[in-house]
Amino acid sequence: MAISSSKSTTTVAKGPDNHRDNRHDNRNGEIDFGALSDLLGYHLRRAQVAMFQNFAKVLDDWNISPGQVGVLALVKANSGINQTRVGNALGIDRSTLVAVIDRLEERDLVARTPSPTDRRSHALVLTEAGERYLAELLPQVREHERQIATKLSKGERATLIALLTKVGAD
Amino acid sequence: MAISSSKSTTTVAKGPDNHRDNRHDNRNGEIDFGALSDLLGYHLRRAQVAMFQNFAKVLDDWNISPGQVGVLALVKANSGINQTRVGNALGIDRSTLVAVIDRLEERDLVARTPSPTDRRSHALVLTEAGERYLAELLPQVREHERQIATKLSKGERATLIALLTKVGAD
DNA sequence: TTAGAACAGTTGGAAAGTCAAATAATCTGC
DNA sequence: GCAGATTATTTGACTTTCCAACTGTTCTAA
Repeated sequence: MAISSSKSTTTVAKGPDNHRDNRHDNRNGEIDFGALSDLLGYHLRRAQVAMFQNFAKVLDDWNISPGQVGVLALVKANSGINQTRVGNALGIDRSTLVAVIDRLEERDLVARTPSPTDRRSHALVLTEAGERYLAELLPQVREHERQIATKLSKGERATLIALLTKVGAD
Repeated sequence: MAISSSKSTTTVAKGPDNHRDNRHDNRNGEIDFGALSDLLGYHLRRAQVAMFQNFAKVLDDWNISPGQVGVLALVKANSGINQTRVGNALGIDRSTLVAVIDRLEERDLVARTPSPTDRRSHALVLTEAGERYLAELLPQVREHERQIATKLSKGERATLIALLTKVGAD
C-alpha cells in the first residue's frame, strides 16, 4: 500500500469522545490509494476518464458522445446492419441503443429503414446529412486520438492496444 | 451502473471475435469495424466492458459496484476524507458522489460525520459494519483481478498498468 | 404444420455519470 | 473588519448504461 499520509494524529478530536481513533486529518495531505493502486480496474477507469475529458474538449462544438461516434462509424461501414449487431460490436446492451439511435434519428444522421428480410429488425443507414457529418467529424476524432497519443511512444500505443485487446477478448 | 444482484444468465454483449451469435442470421457475416479498429478509446471501452462483466460475475452476491468499492477502499485508507477529495481521487464528479454515498450510508457502511475543522464538509468514515464488509469484500475483488490477470502474463499486466497510468495522468 | 424456442426491438426502473446553479462556510486582500 | 473570491455540498435536468419483462416475428423440431 502506498505512501502513508504522515499527518495522522495531529488533529484527532480533542472532544470527550474520540473512539474513531483511526481518523486522519485529511485536508491537505497526500491521498493513500490503499487497495486501489494495484487494481487494473482502477487504472482502466482513470485512463478512460482522461480519454473522455480530452474527447469532450476537442469535440466540444460537436454535441456528440464517443458511443454515438461508434454507432455512426459502424453504420457507415456496415450499411443496413441491425441494432442488436451494433450493440454486440460496441459492447452496448441493445436496450441502451434504442435511445441512442432515437437521438441520432432525431438529428437526421441515421435512419431506421425496414429490413427487407426480417420484419423484426431495422436496417440502419446513414442519411446524407449523416454521411457529411461523419466525414467532417472523423478528422476531429483523429485529432483527439493524436493528442492522447502524445502521452505514449508509437510502440507504447501499439502495445497498449494489443494488451487491451487481450483483456477485452471474450 | 447497476450491479444489482441479478442471478439470471446475463445477456452479454459479445465481442467482435465471438462468432456464436450467427446461427440463423448469417446474411451479414463479419462486421467491418471501419474507423474504430485503430481507436484507443474503442479498445479501452471493450476492455472495461470485459472487466465489468467479470466483476459482476464474481461479486454477484455482493450488491456492489466497482465505484462503490473505490469509495470504501479510499475511505478506509484515508479516514475522515471529504467528498471532494474522494471524487478527485477516483475521477468522479462531486455531484455524482452525493448519491453514491447516500446509498452506502443507507446500508450503514459509511457515515458522514461533521468535520472538526470545516463546517462545509463531511468527514467520511467507515462504520464498524463497513469495516467488516470491506474486509470480506476485498478478497473477492482480488479474485476478480486474478481471473482477469489470467489473460495476461505477469509482465504484461505490469506493462498495461504502467501504460494506463501514463494515459490517465493529468 | 404447428407449438415452442429463439430472437429483434422496446419500455420501465435504477445506478452512475455529466454540467450548471444554488447555498453555506471559509479564506484572502485591502 | 469585511467584501469578494473560493470551496464543499447539494439539487435538478439530462445522458448513458444495465437488467427484467413484454410484444411481435422467425425458426425449428416433433
